[in-house]
Amino acid sequence: MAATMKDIARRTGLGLATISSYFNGGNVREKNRIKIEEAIEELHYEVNEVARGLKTNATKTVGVVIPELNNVFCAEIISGMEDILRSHGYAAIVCDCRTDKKLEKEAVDFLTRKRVDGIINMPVDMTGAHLNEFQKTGKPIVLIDRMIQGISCDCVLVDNVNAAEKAVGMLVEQQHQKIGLIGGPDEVFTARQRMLGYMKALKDHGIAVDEKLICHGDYTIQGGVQAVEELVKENPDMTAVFVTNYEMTMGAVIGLNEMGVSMPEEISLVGFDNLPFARACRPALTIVSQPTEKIARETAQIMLERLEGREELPDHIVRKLQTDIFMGKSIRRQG
Amino acid sequence: MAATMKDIARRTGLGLATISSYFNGGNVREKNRIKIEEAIEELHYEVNEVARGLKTNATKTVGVVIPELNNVFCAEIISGMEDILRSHGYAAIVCDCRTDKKLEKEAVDFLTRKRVDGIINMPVDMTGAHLNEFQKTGKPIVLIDRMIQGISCDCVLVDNVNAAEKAVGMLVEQQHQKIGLIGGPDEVFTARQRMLGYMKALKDHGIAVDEKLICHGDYTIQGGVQAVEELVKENPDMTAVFVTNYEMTMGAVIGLNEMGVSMPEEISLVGFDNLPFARACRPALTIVSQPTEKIARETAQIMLERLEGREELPDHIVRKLQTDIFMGKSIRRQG
DNA sequence: ATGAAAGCGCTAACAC
DNA sequence: GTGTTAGCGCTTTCAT
Repeated sequence: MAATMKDIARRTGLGLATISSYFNGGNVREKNRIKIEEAIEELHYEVNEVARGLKTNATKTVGVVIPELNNVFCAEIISGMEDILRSHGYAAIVCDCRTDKKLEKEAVDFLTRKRVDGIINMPVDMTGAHLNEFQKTGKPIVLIDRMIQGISCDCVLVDNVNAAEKAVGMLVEQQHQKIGLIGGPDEVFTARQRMLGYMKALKDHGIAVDEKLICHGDYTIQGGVQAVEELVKENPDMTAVFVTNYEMTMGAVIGLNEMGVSMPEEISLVGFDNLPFARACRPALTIVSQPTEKIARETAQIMLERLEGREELPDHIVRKLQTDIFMGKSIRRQG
Repeated sequence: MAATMKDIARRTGLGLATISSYFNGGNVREKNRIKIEEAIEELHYEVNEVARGLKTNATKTVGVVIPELNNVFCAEIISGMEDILRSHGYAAIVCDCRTDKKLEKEAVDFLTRKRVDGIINMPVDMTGAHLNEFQKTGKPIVLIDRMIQGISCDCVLVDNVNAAEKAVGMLVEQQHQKIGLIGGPDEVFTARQRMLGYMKALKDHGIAVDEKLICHGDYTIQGGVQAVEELVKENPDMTAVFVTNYEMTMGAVIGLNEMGVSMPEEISLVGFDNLPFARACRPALTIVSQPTEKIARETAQIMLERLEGREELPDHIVRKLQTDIFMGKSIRRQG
């Protein structure tokens, strides 16, 4: 068995309180400090965070619930957050819910039992029932990327309407008129926002929205492959496509490749996320680039402030970040 | 505050032991079972795993220490493992140590304090000092992908020598002689194995190993870009390259793209990992494909067996998995 | 089948 | 500054 504070007390002849005080930054006489440190060394003592957590009612652990770890956007954000959280002494329990509403609820309940101090969640859809019970504990929730109806809590978003608007705007400027959209699932917040931006850009330039040019993918690679094949087949006059997440962008590129449709000669393309991938494509892809690092940082910081911070925080913080465009060579000037 | 078992005891008029027994699959009189379940419902009771963990000396939590979450190979494996572990009631605390030996040690100590029941680790290098203290607890360690000197524990590996041999063999069969290698850091186990396979393939075909054709990258995208630029510049007679991980493969493709070197006309390429990326490239890449899903499954299963299983397990289990080759069009027949 | 009580390792009053 | 002690929420003997 591992050594306990009792062992240290016995070995040093000191009381438990002194040892505890040593670990919690209290004042301990120089002499005793040395004795304690010797004992720690010899016994290989490590604080038992479980016991501490039971007593203090704080586990120094936050739960992270995401739709798909195996998704570069998510992975980058988690990687960034975990770094910051751990450097503040917090562990991150990651739960990948496979874009499954039921698994998402189970994950939150699981984390509730584990008594995490807070939950960071990129929700599967726009409903928030899975968080209701946890919210009753009064512990903080920070949402990433997607707002939720009926849950009021902190939230770090990306300005997706604007992102899509800029992307489609660029295509229009190059004289494209028949622009396909490979959108995401209708129940996903970001998907709706990006679609909104697409429509707005068209309308602002006096181009009619054509339902036949809109395809709802499922944010997966295979979904992107299918979507682009469908769009190309159904719309011989289509000259450009806007793809609204990374996995589908990759899928669209695969689809064009395998159909032998040349880019940008036959189809121009604007994709989403993952700069290295865009650079690796031939020709390099023009893409919307999301500030994953910043999202990670903001999210972790808000969580830490709720956990450790002064109370003078607003009821719920909403942060909205802007995207960038990386200019590749996947857009051809039309006409 | 959340409800406790005491609250349920009070509400049902039963003793603590009965409630506990209910939760642990003991026999409880039908009548009482119903009363308990009603109370749970009304009080929104959820077991406090922290308290349980303190008592049972088992947190139902495993630590996962990896060099880089932001690396598709790692992300896929974690995603698969986490799924299995959670379905068995285990949480996964993920620690990304940024390929930093010091951070890796800190992560393990951190997890020790958190009293995780076991650690899964993809080690940064071939030394294992960071695990020594944890191993003294007698709790299980499962290593992924990389063996370690001086630590004897379970281990799930990929046959990297064979993988590299097959890859280079294919190039030789297409009459390539001047084959560059973009290898990994010398202190990384897999990197050495893949280099070994490269050399073995050359030797077996009577081709001399040329130091100038070997480049040690750092397993990052940018490293791949630099490596390929260097190789191409230094070796005008080089006709093919073998790249030994996904990030560098992407980097090599970017490098060739940006230098305007055509593939496979000027340079043939065999890459590593990530089938979708290989398909998205133009032309599609021929790559070595690792069985990430299987690695995840094997690792999680070994860990679970150590945690829950019968004692009749061998001292340390070593599993070695084979790779596949995905045939793209990035190899040109030479001569 | 159920209840009473001890104790897991720690923190935080409180007393000195 | 340091020691004593109660108790966080649970499991687990040991009686009954």
